[in-house]
Amino acid sequence: MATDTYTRILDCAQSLIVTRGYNAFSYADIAAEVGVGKATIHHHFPGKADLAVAVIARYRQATADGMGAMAAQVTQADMRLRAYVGFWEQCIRDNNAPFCIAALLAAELPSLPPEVAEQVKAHFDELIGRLTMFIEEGLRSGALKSPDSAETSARVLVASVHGAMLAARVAGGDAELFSSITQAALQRLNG
Amino acid sequence: MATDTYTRILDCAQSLIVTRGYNAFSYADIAAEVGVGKATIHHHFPGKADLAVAVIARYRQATADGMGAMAAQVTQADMRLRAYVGFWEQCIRDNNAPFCIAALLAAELPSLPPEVAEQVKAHFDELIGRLTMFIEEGLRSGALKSPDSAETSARVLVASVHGAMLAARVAGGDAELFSSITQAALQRLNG
DNA sequence: AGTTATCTACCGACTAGTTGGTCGGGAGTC
DNA sequence: GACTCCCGACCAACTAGTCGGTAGATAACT
Repeated sequence: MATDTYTRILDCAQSLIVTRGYNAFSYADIAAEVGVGKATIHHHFPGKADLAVAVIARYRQATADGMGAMAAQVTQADMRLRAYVGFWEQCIRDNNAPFCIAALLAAELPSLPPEVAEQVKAHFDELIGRLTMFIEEGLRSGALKSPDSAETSARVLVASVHGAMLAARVAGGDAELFSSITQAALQRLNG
Repeated sequence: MATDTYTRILDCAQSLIVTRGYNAFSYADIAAEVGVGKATIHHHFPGKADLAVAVIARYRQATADGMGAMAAQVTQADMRLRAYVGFWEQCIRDNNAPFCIAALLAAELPSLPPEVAEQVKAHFDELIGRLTMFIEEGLRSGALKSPDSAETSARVLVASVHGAMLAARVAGGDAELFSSITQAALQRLNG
């Protein structure tokens, strides 16, 4: 189903979105980097919106898988949150994919094709949903404390992570800065 | 010095950047909305980067003026932070300019012309600097509490505000959501 | 006062290059 | 023969930016 070329186009598109967002990458960029004709990209993804949707859909799946695997390994709620934040800290440190594509696309939201915007919203909902579950469990077991609801706490954490990503990007990819901001957000839940 | 047309071009460019970012607006868009020829825009701002730099430079000045006036009126540190956050809450509620252009451009940073990127960084530095001063004063007077340094506290607050902007945008301009996230960030400093 | 020179604001028409997207066809595989 | 994968060549629309030129105001010189 997923050809090598298909996957490489997807990979390339994702890394271009991470650095430039939706509006500033082109089929020509991908064609040049992957080493295929522009028409090939259109063969796999009829339109630019289709390509972006495929990227985010795969990203959502990867997030679901990754979070599931992590939750299976890590059972304590506070450690789960720490793992989520730590994942991004590592991404920034490795300069690998130092930005959540959903957060980037969220900023561009009003200029996005509707199908793409839907995917972005869906990712946000899923992410908040998952973290809310972790926090709820942590509040029940007493591992976490919060004056706010679990959902609000999840939203505050995600906002801190996304804001910290912006700060780190402005600071030239400063992983320490990201860490110092998000640590403070985590401590809020650790009593 | 500042002609009417000049200012209107600047206004239009700013509102386009707020909704679409740097890469997704064009001289044609501005020309159509302002009702001038494209060449007129080039007359006032030779290149697109010049236009963007002018927008952010004016934005930085407006921020400096606004924060200065606010600090003159509001003397308590916690109320100053509340005023900063409240300003953005109002912007989102009025659907006026519901996003900080510096935060938006920060996301696009790697694809920005160097001069524009410089302006974005400068705004971040200034903003963090101002809020750090407010918080330092609050910590000295005992109006605020924080286990972290004043600068880190400022960065956490800004990150929360920017992250909350993203969340509100994804939620279709939900000012209540922005408020609930940022309130939690403020309470962290109110002991 | 009248003419001339200079400057700013502006515009229509143009350019070279890029954008996303189409089309017909070739190569290989089942 | 049908299907997938891929490509070169092409397209209309759009991109930022340039060009020569016009209208009007201001100033300068006679």
